[in-house]
Amino acid sequence: MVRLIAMQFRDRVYKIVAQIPRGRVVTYGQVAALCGRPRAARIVGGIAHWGDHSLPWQRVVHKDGSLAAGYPGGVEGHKQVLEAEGIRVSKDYKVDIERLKWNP
DNA sequence: CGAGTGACCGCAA
DNA sequence: ATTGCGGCCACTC
Repeated sequence: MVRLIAMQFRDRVYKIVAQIPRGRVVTYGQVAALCGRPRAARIVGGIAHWGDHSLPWQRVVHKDGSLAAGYPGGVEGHKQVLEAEGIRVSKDYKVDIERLKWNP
């Protein structure tokens, strides 16, 4: 069997983010917690920046529902992508995280 | 191999 | 409600 402990933290993050259903969002802390490191939320952001951009990072937002400032195009570009996913974004660049939060 | 760093989070004034 | 600061952990150079 495959030992997940052999996977780098980054690999787990990829797997989690890649499985986020369309129309749902998760927080960086959520992804970090799913990877076994509840306090590694910063790393998740780092992976998003240095890692594979092909993954749906647009579905990953802050815990308060605010969008990622470092997303390509800024919060504006992020907002556009989320709306394309069917997620309603407020004019203040925030999503109803409490309602759209994905729980595996 | 060492130090710096970040698409964060929580708490205090 | 907003603003500022520290802590945390893996990744990059």
